[in-house]
Amino acid sequence: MPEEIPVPPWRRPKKAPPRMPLTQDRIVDTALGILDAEGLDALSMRRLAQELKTGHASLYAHVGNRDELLDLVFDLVLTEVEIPQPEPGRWAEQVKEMCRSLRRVFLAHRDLARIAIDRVPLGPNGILGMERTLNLLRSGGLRDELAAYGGDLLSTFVTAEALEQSSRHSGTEQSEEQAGMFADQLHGYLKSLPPTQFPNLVHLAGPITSLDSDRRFELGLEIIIAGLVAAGAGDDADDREPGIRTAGSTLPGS
Amino acid sequence: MPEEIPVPPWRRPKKAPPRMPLTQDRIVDTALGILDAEGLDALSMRRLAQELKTGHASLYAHVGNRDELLDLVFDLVLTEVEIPQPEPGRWAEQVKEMCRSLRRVFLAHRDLARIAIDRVPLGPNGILGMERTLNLLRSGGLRDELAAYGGDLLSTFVTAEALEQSSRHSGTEQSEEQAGMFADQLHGYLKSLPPTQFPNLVHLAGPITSLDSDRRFELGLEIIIAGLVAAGAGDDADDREPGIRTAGSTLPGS
DNA sequence: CCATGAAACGACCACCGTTCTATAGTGGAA
DNA sequence: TTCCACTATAGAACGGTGGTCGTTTCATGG
Repeated sequence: MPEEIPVPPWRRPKKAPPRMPLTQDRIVDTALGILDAEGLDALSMRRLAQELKTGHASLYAHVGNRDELLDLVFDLVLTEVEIPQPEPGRWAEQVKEMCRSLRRVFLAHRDLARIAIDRVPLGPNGILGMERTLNLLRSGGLRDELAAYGGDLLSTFVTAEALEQSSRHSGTEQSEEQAGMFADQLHGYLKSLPPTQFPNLVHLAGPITSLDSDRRFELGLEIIIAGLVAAGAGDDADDREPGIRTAGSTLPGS
Repeated sequence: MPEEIPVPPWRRPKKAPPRMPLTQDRIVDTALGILDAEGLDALSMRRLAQELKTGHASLYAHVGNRDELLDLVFDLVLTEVEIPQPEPGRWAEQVKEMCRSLRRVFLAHRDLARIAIDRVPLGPNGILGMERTLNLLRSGGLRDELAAYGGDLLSTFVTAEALEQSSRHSGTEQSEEQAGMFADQLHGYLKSLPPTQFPNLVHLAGPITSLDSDRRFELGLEIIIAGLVAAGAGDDADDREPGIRTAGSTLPGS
């Protein structure tokens, strides 16, 4: 937060009015600051007004309501995600890069995933992001339907994964340590289950709990993109390549 | 599973007129009834206590806090999802069936997806579901890591998709009509964007808005499963175990 | 028949988002 | 320069929320 404590009263009347007018931008910026520092639950209209040194009722002249404020915060933050310009032949890796960038943004702003999870990004930056995402996917040769849905699926995946990661070490405490503790506890619990009743959980206790967030993310990314490629290549109508269908997945249409 | 899907919460408390003691089961049942009838936001401790004809403070003798109550409600509802026993060669279709069943459960209980999205299902029914899901995935020959993460990915996908669908027609109003209205509005908006700046959005306005929830779901399912197959087939894998243990089929009692 | 201990309750606490209304402060017109 | 209209502001109030605490109720065991 910018500190403006040393007030120069001699310059007051002319240049900078000590009364910094309440602005939507200022409100949204400050809201993002509180979000980063204290989390979503702390981001109340009252707390926000206090930060802006005003009354909480004044905010409603600029933002409508809290939900709309969160819309604005979300859209503001979407500025930070980098979407590469398509390069032929590299689209899959570029999609991954975009998803990684989106994930970085999610992890950089506390509780942002909680805000995003039930929100359709229709703000200006969200729309722009969608446009560029679709551009990337279509450059990969995906059918229209697959490109349209693929963008949704990928962003949902990134959001959900970020939500999971951030909710794991949910408290205000250190992240890594707490996540490790939780994984260890869970591992012990799974191992302690009756093996006759839960053979798979006991057997997979290791893989289930040892996957750190980064590995989970890369794995999921790989799965979804491979699925997009396979679906785009093998699906009905205008198949451009002979089916990639692997054994056991003789999918009987719909 | 006992058929009590149309939960009549209003009659429940009257079952035993003289004095029905407050019980965790009764609380959770009633909570589920309120959830179905009025949604998550209406499910406050006070509203719940009122339904049970008691004071809200009394609930805390049985459930700890609201979040724990939601854990219990979630786990209770998990009873309803059907997970098939593995049949050789049909695993992919069976995984789909399981996901569809899970989705049906989500859509049958208002706002359940909102409860599930940031919750790890570690209750007894959740654990059981994980076990049987892993059983199914491993029967498909997936590597341990892929099976372990695939279960997570699939359940996250189902939850997120249900959340999206239920949040689209969010209000208390009719579902289909409102969803259609929204799609039409969005379609018009996308079509009205400047084509030079948003060529892909304009071009894909149709596919983006015409995908109904069922199609979205089936498409996503297909993508993820194809991705799992592709990732499992393409990666170097030596750990393919011949033995497939099925819990419950040969259980020697407990 | 009474004592006891757990269950239930009512009063509180510290908040929340939102609306209403009175006012303070400003830009522009006279 | 004066004054007016207008709007941004903020205080009070409303109807909620989850959670805690000290007290009361009451069925049951002695």
